[in-house]
Amino acid sequence: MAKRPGGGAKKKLRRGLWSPEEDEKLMNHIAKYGHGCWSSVPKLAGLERCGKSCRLRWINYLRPDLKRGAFSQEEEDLIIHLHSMLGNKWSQIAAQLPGRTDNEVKNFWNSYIKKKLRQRGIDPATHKPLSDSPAAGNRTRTPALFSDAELILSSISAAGQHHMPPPPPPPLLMTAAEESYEMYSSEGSLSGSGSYSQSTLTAEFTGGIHHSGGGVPPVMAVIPSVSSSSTLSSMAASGLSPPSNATATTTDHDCLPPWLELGPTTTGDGNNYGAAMDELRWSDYVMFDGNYGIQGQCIYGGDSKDTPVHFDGNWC
DNA sequence: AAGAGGAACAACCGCAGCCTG
DNA sequence: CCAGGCTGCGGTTGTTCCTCT
Repeated sequence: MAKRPGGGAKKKLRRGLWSPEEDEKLMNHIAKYGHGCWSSVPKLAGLERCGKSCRLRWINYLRPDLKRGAFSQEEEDLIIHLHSMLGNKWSQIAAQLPGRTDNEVKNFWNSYIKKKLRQRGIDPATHKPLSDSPAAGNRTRTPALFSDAELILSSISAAGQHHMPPPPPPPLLMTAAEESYEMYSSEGSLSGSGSYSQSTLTAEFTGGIHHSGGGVPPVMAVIPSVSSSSTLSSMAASGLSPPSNATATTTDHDCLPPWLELGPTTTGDGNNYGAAMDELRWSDYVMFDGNYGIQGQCIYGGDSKDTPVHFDGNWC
């Protein structure tokens, strides 16, 4: 494929650190219009950056749902566990860590965990004792030790024994593609069998959820993967959750599915979410409780974290 | 107080894959 | 089927901050 050095821009594009003004421009633009096609974002937002740079800045830094701050011990353990299965699939690892980006996880691995594992005499590339890794010096890329299907099935079987305190609950991959969906059980154990189809990129899970917490049913959620910025687009494409009132017409934001049109959106009980549902990370904001109730959170305000929002069947 | 070195974080680069005309 | 555009991902580099001497 032909490369476009420097994006092939006629105009000199800015590089390096983002200024607060640039951040504000990008935030305002995305809040108003969504990102649509990243290549058009800098032009529309009045930024002298390439679309790629804008996308990265948004995903890694400006996204309102990012969890900033140090990694917890649970997150660290989960990263190590996932890395042992997935290798350097940072985006897939980050997808299991709500609020974390692949870049963040990657940096954390390279700057901290790698070192820590070496100190413990463990080869971070193979997760085996250093003495057992004769070719460790030659290894340049960490291989995935399990196939996607194996990972999914092993995750399903292992989830019930994982000692992650809720939240975050142990993730279970329900489909294996760049758009994965997860089933969470906040308490108790989960058992059953999974099937996986590489061709259709879906996995089926059959079995029971057994919770030991008394009469209260386990909180469950089927949620899209975290890291992908096209999660909702793919949901629309796969027909998972289109709004009942969505129109099929194309919009000016031609890369957005029609039902991601930003603007006043009202739920059944009158809550107006307004714009910017685009990058909603469902794992942070949506919890189904079996009664179609949702605990919602204002994604931009951040001041209504515990405000319950009831889902009445109309997709918002 | 100043400089060196290391750690942590942010951003860029280049490749691969998907999509569309 | 093919070429080109776009996006996503992983590796790498650059910058800033912190600690130590």
